[in-house]
Amino acid sequence: MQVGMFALSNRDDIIMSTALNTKERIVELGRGHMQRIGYHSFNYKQIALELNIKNASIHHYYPSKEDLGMAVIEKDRHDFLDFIQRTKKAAPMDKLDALICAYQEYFKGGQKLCVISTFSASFNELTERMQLAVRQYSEIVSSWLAAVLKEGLDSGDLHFSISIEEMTNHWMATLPGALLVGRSRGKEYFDMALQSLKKAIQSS
Amino acid sequence: MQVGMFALSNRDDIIMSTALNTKERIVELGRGHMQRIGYHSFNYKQIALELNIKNASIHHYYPSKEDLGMAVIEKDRHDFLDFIQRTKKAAPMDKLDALICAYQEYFKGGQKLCVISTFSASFNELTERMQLAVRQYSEIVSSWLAAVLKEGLDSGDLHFSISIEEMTNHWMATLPGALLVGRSRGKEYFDMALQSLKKAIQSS
DNA sequence: TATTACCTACCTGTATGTAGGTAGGTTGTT
DNA sequence: AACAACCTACCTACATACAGGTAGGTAATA
Repeated sequence: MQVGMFALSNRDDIIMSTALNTKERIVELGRGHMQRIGYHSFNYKQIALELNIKNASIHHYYPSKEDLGMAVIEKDRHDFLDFIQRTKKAAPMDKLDALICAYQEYFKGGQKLCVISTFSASFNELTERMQLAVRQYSEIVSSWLAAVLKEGLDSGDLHFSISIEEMTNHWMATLPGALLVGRSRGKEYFDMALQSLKKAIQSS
Repeated sequence: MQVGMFALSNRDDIIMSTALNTKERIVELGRGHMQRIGYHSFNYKQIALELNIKNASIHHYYPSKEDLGMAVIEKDRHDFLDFIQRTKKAAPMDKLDALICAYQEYFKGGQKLCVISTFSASFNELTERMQLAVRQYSEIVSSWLAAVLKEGLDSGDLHFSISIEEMTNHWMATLPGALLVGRSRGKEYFDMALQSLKKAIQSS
């Protein structure tokens, strides 16, 4: 069962009751914590307590924090690729709705940031290897977004006058921006930012 | 001389050569570091080295890290209020240009985030006192933005069809979002996001 | 003389990470 | 079937480092 960004459920209690093994649980819990408090602030102790194992045991699965960070990025990228597959046959608008829905789940589940913006927030402190992984994951998301926008524009499902590249970039900036704003200004403003994204592809 | 977000210069070498006293320098340097690497990752040692004083001496001015964090928020808010005063008589579009210019300086000066998003990124780890300060500062910025947008709409300098509140929120989310995206995707995409903000108030 | 602006030296907590061990299961060999 | 060799999934205990913070002192200045 998937539990992260583009997965079927975000509830931690569901994670714990399924057949996930320890290694998988560590990534899942780690991802959640990182999204809530940031990569740097996150620490092994929290996970160790939740899984009822010792701090050192986490090193058995992920020798260094960087390894765990990389695993989180890879897992999330993998989940996103799954998301692409699952929504393959949906209409463009439904795909974008599903994306927005994922972001709403983040906010509900403890004012999380998405994984990309979580690591972007700590970008200047990441190793080159991690920065590269974030960059590559970022490109996957934007490529998909651009393709969906083009599909919708061509089919007449979506309407906007600026270029596809510009609209892609607009979404790429506003989605994480909305999560950030939601933290300080509240859900109301988070929702409004997402609504304006939908409006931008339905008129003008 | 002001050196932060809405100040006249962002260059650290200028900070050091002016008549700023140690206490002021600590906030300035602290703000820069926090914007580059985040509040939690930031530490006293970096500043102590740069100012050629000992770690403990920083506690003389700011007894706790929270005090320094608060001072950074207050300083930035103060600089923003100054910015409002300085641009009071400018045309709406020029005010917004000046705001965008400030964000471009952030990006140039080490891929900084703005202070509000810096602390929003660590929001769930801040004390209530700090969260409140961020929230209040955030409201000042959005109120100003809304007023400028209204002014421009009424005078005919700006053109957009969505509500002022929506446009304000759009800017509030996209400005920090652009900085975040710029880190992983590069300056090109950062600039594009800012350009699209300007387009949004000139047409439609 | 009081205050400011530092300093040295140290304490405490905590985070990542390592060394080495063990219980129990699996696999391969005779 | 018996046994050796090895693996998995943890454990205890410790090493290291570095962070924030404190106590108490000193030298210069107002």
